[in-house]
Amino acid sequence: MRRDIFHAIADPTRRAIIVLIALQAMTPNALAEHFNTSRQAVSKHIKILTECELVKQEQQGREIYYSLEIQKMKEIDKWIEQFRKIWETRFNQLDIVLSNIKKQKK
Amino acid sequence: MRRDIFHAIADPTRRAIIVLIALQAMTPNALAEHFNTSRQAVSKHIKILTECELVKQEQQGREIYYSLEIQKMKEIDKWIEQFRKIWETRFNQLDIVLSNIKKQKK
DNA sequence: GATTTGCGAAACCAAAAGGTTGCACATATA
DNA sequence: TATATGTGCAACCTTTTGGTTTCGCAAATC
Repeated sequence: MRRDIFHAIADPTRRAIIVLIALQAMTPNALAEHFNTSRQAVSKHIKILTECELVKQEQQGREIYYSLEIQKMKEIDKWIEQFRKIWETRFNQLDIVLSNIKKQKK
Repeated sequence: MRRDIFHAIADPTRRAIIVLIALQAMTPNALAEHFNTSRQAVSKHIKILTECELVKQEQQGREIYYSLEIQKMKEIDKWIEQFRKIWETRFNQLDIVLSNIKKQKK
């Protein structure tokens, strides 16, 4: 079983769950209402997110409120960082090219 | 078949391919040497990346050089953006709290 | 012209994914 | 106490995934 954050965000339902609980803690039942699936299916997704340490839970009576461990999302950002460096560099190079064209026109 | 960029980066081998061809164009054979799989398996991954418009190819004789369509990576960055806003806001709020503590000490 | 090399596509396979239903258990409510 | 509600877990099923082997074709090399 691959259980990393990239696997976690691969599924569209899980991405939607992540977005929802990023704003406020929610119960599995409340989450399930947003999708065309059963509560159990949502529970399975939450289990995967938990295994990736992407969610924290708070029990209130018989209800369990899940919310996003937002710090964990930085891991994706960290991976993207290497590409951001590349596209920013290329943009700057384009900038230099355009600047040179401008100079030649003068 | 789900064929979006999040699905593309879910697999660790595909992520490694993406990193490799981000720096320089490579042939399937050259890529396969980096992994413990066959060239055909790499070809399958490239096919998926192509369907996600993540790679461009350039034929040179009988060899095909694949390279990363780096602009496409921005789509992930765009999705992360909403979370970046949250964690930056929370950091600023912490900043305010710390600032207030400092003031009270004075 | 014959052979080697690089490639994609197809057929096949075991494992994983993502869903369902049914259940057990704890907590709230009548 | 009896019933309703919220939850996780297990069993099950179909589809997808990621790999393999085999093949055909085009380009390079002999």
